[in-house]
Amino acid sequence: MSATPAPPAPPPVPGDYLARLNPEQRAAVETLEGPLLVLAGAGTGKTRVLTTRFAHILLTGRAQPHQVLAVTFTNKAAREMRARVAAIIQRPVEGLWLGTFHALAARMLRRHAELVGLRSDFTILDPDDQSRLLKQVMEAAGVDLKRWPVNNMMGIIQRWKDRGLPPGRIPAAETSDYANNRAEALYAAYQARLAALNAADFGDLLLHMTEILRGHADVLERWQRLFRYILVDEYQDTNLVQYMWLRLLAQHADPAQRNICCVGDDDQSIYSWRGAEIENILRFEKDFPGARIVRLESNYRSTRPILAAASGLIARNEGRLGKTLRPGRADSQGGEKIRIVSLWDSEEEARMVGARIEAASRAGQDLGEVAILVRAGFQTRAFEERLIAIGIPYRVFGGAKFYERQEIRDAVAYFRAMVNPADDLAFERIVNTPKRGLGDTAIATLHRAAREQGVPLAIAARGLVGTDALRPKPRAALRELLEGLDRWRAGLEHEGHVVVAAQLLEESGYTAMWQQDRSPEAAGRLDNLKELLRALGEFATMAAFLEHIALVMENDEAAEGARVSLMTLHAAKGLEFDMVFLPGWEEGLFPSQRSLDEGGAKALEEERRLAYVGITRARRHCIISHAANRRIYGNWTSTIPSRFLDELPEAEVVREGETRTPAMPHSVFAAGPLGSRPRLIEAGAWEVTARPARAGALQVGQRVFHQKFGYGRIIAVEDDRLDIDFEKAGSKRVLDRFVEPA
DNA sequence: TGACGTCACTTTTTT
DNA sequence: AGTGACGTCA
Repeated sequence: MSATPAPPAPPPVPGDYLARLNPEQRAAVETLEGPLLVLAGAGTGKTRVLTTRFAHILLTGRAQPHQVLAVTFTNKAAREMRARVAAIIQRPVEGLWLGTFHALAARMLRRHAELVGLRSDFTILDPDDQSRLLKQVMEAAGVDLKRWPVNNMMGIIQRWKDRGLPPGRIPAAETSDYANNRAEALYAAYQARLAALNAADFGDLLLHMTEILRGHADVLERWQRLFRYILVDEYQDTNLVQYMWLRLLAQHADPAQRNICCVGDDDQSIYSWRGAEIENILRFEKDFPGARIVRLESNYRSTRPILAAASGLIARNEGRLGKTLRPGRADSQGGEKIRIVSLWDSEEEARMVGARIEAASRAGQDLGEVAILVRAGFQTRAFEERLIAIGIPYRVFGGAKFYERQEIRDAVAYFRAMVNPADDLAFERIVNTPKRGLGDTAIATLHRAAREQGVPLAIAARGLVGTDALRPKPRAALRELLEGLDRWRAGLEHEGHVVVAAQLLEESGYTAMWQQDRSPEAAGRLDNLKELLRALGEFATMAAFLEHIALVMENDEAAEGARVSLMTLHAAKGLEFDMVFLPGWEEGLFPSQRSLDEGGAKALEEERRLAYVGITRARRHCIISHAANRRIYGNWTSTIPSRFLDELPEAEVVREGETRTPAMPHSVFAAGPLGSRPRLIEAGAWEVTARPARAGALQVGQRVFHQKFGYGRIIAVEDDRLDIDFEKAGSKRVLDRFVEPA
């Protein structure tokens, strides 16, 4: 992975860390009193300023480590800041209030949980749990889930939470258009269920904490006094509730103590669809009277043409705070122009990108410094196939996360059910996993008993096994599970949590379930379970692990070897690469039609910021492309080049390939059935020979190669479909045209 | 309980 | 086109 490289360890001389800053960075670090907004353009040393400022506060003795609140959006950013602060002050830093908004809010909330009807050991639900719970609530309310899908309601609730709105304070105009005016009631019911389960969802962490700070002056004052300095990263991405939380904490009674420093870039605000409000950063001076603003405009990352092109593009946006990126690198004056390449279709585009990467690689380019950044996830596929075909190693970022995998979620549910007998969602997940003969009838009986007695499922189950409400077999199975949970819970008292966890997975039959499973994924799942136990060992207690797991859903993929990075533009924010490909610059795709439909002019500006983020990821080479034809939902559609292409300053770009726009006469296209792929008569610049026709039919037993799954042997042939046992990927059914004889 | 057919969906997703 | 969610059947 190609994150900003960590700087070399700083020399131990106090004060020397300041000497390594440019004047604007230094101003951002040394302006310690009062509110400060640091407008940090892409590649201007934002992280360095943030970490140096933190270290400076500590080294000058203005505050103890625990008196600084430092907030980030991602765990990665928090980790990095922690490491770099430690490196500057030359000792490990303990007791810091440094973390993500959610982690910090959770930590605070555990101290005041009772004020919002929770216990301090409340569970944090992940999105899957949230949506299962809301579904139950909506079903209980008799909502027609076909007309009013759970996920829509989930989105509505989340947006309310993002804006700091608890049930009861929803503006009337917003409640009428959903589920016959029941949206707010469903929200209230969902919150009640959460409270009953002693649980909070992600949004609650900040919502509850903000409510507490608003309603309890004594609590608020304690926190305000504790935090002498507040540091906020990526301020342009804060939503309303995060803003309220920060503002409450920063409104110290003594105006001279309102030391909040927010770092961000309004030009890189790309998360409005998640509730981020760019207005937060635009309004900073009004919100915090007497605020000072420091602009970081010296860019140390990219060449001059890249900066000029990005600047020219973003200048089209209105309502910017405004800043200009200046080349700050000694060698940045030269540099090649941005390339705009026009292609015939998405496959040719993939070939073009593949061919250039191949050539660059042969010329010595480190593939770990090459990235393909797309607007939408589905675009990665064409590139994957091409890179496989030509043998270029790559990684796709942002796939299924480790902690989202089924086996991991099951195991974690077991842990939760063990630790917290009131965790109905966890209990429900594992009660019949592996199958123990507890079918719908048994589960329904269980639910009924729990509801009648007003107790959690696990408690109700305890009572049920003493009666004949269940048939003998399910009753015995349930009893065994309950005894197991009790036994494992007791085990935690005197044995290591890793040992107990391993026991649990064995004795519950969960491991056995996958051992007996003959699907190709089973082996990988067993490996993942082992990995989970290893990860568990890194935490002192099971409770600490569970806290981590809810808030830190990250990819466990380690960066190994030099690979091309394939990811969305969103995922690329904060990263940088020598060579960046930006494919798919076509109207409808980028800017995304859906964005425009839903968000109008504001959405277009956000798409433009996304383009700006994309270009500014590149240090030296930036290759933008568009295809005249693209397959969308199965049919081929002709496209129009993105308006952003025309917005790039002409002096900074070089165009390659025929400019194929809809103005091109249709006579050069071969006619085909409607929706079939148009064929180009004149071969395009990057047209390469098609795969040679296969000689003879594929036969059972034959060894073949598949672009995605590698080598395997054919088990069965059925028309054009083949069942193949792949050496790496297990057995799969694939179309014959994707394989070739090995 | 699992296998199969039908249907709708398809942008981005830091926690 | 490809996928995943849901309902129905044996």
